[in-house]
Amino acid sequence: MNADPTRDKILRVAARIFGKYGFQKTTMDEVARTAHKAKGSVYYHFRSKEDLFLAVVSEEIERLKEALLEVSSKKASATGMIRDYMLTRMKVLEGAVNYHETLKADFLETYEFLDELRSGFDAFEVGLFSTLLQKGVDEKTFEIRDVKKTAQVIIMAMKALEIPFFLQNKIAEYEQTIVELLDILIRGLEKGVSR
Amino acid sequence: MNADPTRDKILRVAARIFGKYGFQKTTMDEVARTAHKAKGSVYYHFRSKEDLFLAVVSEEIERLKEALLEVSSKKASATGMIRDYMLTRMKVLEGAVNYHETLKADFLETYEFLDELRSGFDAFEVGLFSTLLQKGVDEKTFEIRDVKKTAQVIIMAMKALEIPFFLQNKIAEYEQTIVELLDILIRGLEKGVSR
DNA sequence: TTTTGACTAAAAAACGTTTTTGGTCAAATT
DNA sequence: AATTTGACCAAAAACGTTTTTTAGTCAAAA
Repeated sequence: MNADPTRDKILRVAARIFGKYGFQKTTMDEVARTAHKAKGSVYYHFRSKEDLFLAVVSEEIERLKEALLEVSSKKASATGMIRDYMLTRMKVLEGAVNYHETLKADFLETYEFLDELRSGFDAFEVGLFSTLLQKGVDEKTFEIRDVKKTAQVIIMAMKALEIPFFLQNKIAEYEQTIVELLDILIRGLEKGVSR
Repeated sequence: MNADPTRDKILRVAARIFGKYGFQKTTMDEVARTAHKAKGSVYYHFRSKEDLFLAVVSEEIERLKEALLEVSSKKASATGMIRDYMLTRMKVLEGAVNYHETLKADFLETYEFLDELRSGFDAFEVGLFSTLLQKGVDEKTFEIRDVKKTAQVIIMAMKALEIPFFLQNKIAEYEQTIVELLDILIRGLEKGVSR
């Protein structure tokens, strides 16, 4: 179904160059040249530079989705799965250099052509994370009034933490923080008699 | 001790202009002109543009410190005080427009002349927040292994949340999130039998 | 001790010119 | 028919130069 060597080559080359120079500083000429294709070919497969970048980021997000789905399909306690979910999220995101670019873009200028992609991924994540939380509720380890809302809050917080994490390259500094924060959050979700 | 009308006027005017245009786009000429002083006067009281900006931000941070100290001096339960602390933090920070500028600066370029101020405030906050957490431990409502570490983690998370909050003007969106997140965090700190 | 404003060197803005870039298309190739 | 090519174009970015603005100084005045 999806085996176009030219298209694939362009996509791979574009991912590398976009990842290195960012959206703005990458030129379609360089992509074409590096892929050993004529520029017209690039435009035959992708309508515009934005479209090409979108395809590149889509692939990265697809990879992230797959990794998260895999974590979620494993048989483990809800607590362990949530911890695993966040660590996987962090690790895969670290390698998703073009996704970082969208973060940065969202920050400095706004590339609205990415909005749809971003909000789609957001919805996916809230949905998936909700099932993890619900699992905890079903297992009677968590006590959560509004599962979806809670998922939204935690995902939003994680997204906020991504910013210093990846954009300012404070990875080492923040990794530890996120792990510790996660411990407190998980305890906060757990059932207890204290309240 | 501190009642120099010229200096005060310059500082007030500078705070307004820096707040409106940011550090880079503010000119010392405009500050002097708006304060109805000669430029030499500005330089008599402040050694440089950086020094003037530092003084402006210092004042804002001082105000924030005072507000947080006041919250911490009230007699209330640790849980209530922490909630109050964060809400106060958010409200005062919202009005500290020049502090936002340092956030932005830290992000886009680095104004290292602000580093000392920032890290000083960080240390202050971790210290103060630690006493609130310790209060909870003493009251036997919290169960915390390493109080200082926990304070550092939570403060760092709050600082990360500031970024989308103030820099991208997503205030309405994030306010609710922070309040809900805080609820989970507080529950996570509370003593319970579940674990 | 404090304030002033003319002064300077350096940085930034403005401007016109050249080069590069995103995107097109008719012709060639598969 | 589907794909690939590279010359081509208008618009944008980069470049180099001139002009203006800016941070900071200092001798004189208050």
